[in-house]
Amino acid sequence: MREVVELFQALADETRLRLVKLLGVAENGVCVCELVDALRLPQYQVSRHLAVLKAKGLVEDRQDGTWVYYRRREDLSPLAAAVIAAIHKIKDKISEEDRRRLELRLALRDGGRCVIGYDPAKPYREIIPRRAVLTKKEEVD
Amino acid sequence: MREVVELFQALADETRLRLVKLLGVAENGVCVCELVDALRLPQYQVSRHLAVLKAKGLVEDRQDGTWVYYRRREDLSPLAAAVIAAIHKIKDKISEEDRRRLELRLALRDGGRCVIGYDPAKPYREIIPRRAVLTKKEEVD
DNA sequence: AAGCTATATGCGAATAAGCGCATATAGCTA
DNA sequence: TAGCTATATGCGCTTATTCGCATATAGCTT
Repeated sequence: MREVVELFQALADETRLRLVKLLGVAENGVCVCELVDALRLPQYQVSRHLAVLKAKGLVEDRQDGTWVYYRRREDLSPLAAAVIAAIHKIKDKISEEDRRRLELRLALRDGGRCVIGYDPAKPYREIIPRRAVLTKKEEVD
Repeated sequence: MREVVELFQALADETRLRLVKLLGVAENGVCVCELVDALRLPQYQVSRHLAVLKAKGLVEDRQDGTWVYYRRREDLSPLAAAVIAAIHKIKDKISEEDRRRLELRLALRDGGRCVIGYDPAKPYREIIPRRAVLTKKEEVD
């Protein structure tokens, strides 16, 4: 019963709902900085909410160097699986835009891996498809 | 999106989950005092949590004199309907006992209507099947 | 080793949620 | 009308949640 309460507590927050919906997009996991850009929220908020989802057993993380990829757990309880499936069915404007931004961001990956971070100065980064990576590299030169 | 958050907020509480599960038992509605005895919680708590469920659009109430019957709303959103259906599938000890007590209590109805209240002195009433009504009436004589 | 960057987290402030007690409200009954 | 009873609610207290800021941690790069 406590686990059920915790499931709904985990989902009773708009940011976490947006995260859950985004994590349904890429099966192999999404990097934290990619989520930051998709949600346009400060990094610490994204990290914190991901930690809550992880603590409640909804997501798991995988580390690759300094980058951390989060993805939905496969071994969810039947209840959690059913609820999350139902969540994915609902359409709303915010999620659509999150998803659009995430896809732009995922297109910037190199070899399937995240290669750019986030912009600590701004709350979010404007994603310029196909150029950001080049820009980033040119800056280094 | 806000409605989705509110749905999960409404369900992120053990007492309200127990209420939701109990309201799946009797389609025609359950009286507040019956719920008090089934949950063994003080009346004001049951009223308060029912008010939350009502405010979030999960239940509706119908008044019959001083008695108020709550039941699940039929016009739930697809998400809410799916989530509640999933909730009803899970089995746990507390809900089993709640349900058992509720059924004992419902058996004390007269003509399908609730005829006894709750015991304000104790947190809950011990339900003695088939006797409580008689006892109550004898007290009146 | 030093510096840079991606992520996580400690902490205080602000906000919200739940509880207990008492009491209000409203409909019944005598 | 007066009193009784079923339900709802105002209020203060306690506890939990969220946020923002700053900083810590850890892995990479040079």
